[in-house]
Amino acid sequence: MIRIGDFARLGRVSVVTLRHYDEIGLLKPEYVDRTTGYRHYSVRQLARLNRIIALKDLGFSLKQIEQVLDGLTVGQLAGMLKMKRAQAEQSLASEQAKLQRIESRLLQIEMEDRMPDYDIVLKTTAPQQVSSRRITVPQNNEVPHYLGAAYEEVSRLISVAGAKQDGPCLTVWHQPADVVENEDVEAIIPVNRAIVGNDRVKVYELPATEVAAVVFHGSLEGLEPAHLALLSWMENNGYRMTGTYREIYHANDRENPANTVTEIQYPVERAS
Amino acid sequence: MIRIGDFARLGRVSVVTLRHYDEIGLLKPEYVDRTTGYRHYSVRQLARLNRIIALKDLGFSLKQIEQVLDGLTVGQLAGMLKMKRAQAEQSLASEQAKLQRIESRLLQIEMEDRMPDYDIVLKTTAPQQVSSRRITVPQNNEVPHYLGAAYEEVSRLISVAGAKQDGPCLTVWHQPADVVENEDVEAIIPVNRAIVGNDRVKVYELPATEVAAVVFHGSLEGLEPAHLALLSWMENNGYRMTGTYREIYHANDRENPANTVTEIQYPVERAS
DNA sequence: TTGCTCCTCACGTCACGTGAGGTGGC
DNA sequence: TTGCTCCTCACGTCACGTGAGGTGGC
Repeated sequence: MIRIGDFARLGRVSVVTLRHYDEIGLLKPEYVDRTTGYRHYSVRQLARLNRIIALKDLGFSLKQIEQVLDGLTVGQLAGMLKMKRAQAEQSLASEQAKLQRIESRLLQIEMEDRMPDYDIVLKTTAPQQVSSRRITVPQNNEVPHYLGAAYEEVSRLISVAGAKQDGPCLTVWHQPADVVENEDVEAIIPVNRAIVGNDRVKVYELPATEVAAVVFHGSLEGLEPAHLALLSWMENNGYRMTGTYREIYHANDRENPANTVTEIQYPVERAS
Repeated sequence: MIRIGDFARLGRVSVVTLRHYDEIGLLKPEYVDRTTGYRHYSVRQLARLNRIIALKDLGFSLKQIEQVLDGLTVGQLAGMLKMKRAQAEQSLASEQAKLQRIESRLLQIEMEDRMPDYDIVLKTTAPQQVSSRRITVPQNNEVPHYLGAAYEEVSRLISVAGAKQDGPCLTVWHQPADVVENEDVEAIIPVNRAIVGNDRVKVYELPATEVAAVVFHGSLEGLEPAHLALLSWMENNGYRMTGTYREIYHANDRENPANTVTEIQYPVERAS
């Protein structure tokens, strides 16, 4: 029988840890003095302590370790280990992605030698009921005019149907950002319930998508650097575009363009 | 100005998270109604929220993010990123090691089809003042006899010097475990203070070492499987031995060998 | 007797999640 | 008026670490 300090030294853990394991019932001292409360361990308990440490090193929680020690079958243990393996593979991958993000950010800072202007975030969009009008615009400078008319048409259908707009307008661009002729664009307004469309205005559900997104402040003419930032972020972090990109007009202020807030979303997936 | 729920949806975070960021001062709503307590955000604040999310994805704590946002120079930010990179590399390596340990354990279970008998743990031994006698034993079966005499000699020196034993005896084997002739072994007793040795009994400090250790219950004749378990663990987990191995005799019970507890420690380092 | 060890609370960590109980806004 | 949203506590999470204040053992 040895005292807690010696047992702690033996197992290379802290005394506090041993008291904690006692409290949760994971490793009870073999004998506790009733009057002093002193905990006494037997050297033989080192085996159990080592088993606990070994399982902890595999990523098990103390609760799971208790289950394992309280007699699991071999099959059950193997099952748990396979779960742990999957988890470890997961977190390995996410650590790798994180490292890549850090390096990409460092690269960005070193190249520009200043704080990056854009913060790209990965997120999953919520699915949404929308109505939209898809058009082709002959020339790039006509986009505002054509898009404005399209939005008005969609808006009219929504109010005629007695529904309501449910969130900011967005545009889906059905071709890469560098195409400037015969652009295929879709003017989209979220609606609060399913309404009936027609052959010009469609109504459907925009599905949830994983996107890389960036927020831009200012007049829409200055969007290009934000696109470039997204593209280089994707390249540096090993993502590739999986569909058409969107612009979401969160706030619009013609008088003070600095108050205009636009979000660009590129649907992405990991490239490797 | 939008309400907390809408802002949360915009940034794809929870309302609770936004309240938390308000509480710690990381992201204050632009306006709070005095009477109702309602928080109101401006869409422009989405940029700050996105910056927070992006930095969190790089592994920064909320406190660190606050520092970054409260105007760090580019150089300071680059420094923090380099620290984060080092940390990410570290945890990447440890995740890889963990995955390997899990797979090694799975392999062990599948091969033996039962609970593993031995739990190998990695630890660092504490440095320790010791006195020892190193001898050569002609034949394997004479080991107990020779070792016993050596321990007695060391023990005598300690008591003559007025010092005390400070921990269990251990043996260092100066050659691989499969050598059985002319074995070079060292009988070691920890002492509580530095004493003067002689040409037969040396006194020195056993340094701290990283070891892979296993605990064995039962008579010393049955130690071999424990050695084999250590060796295969090292192979499966990518470690290699860096010196001589030790046996530590934590408890000895001739009458009831099941109460005998012995620990084997192999000094190791990662092989890759 | 003097250190050293041990004891039991109680609180902190980190970034929120989860109720409970109550109110505001369309 | 009815849902839905928002509010503020208060407590939980996970595996301990860190004191505070007091006692036991050689």
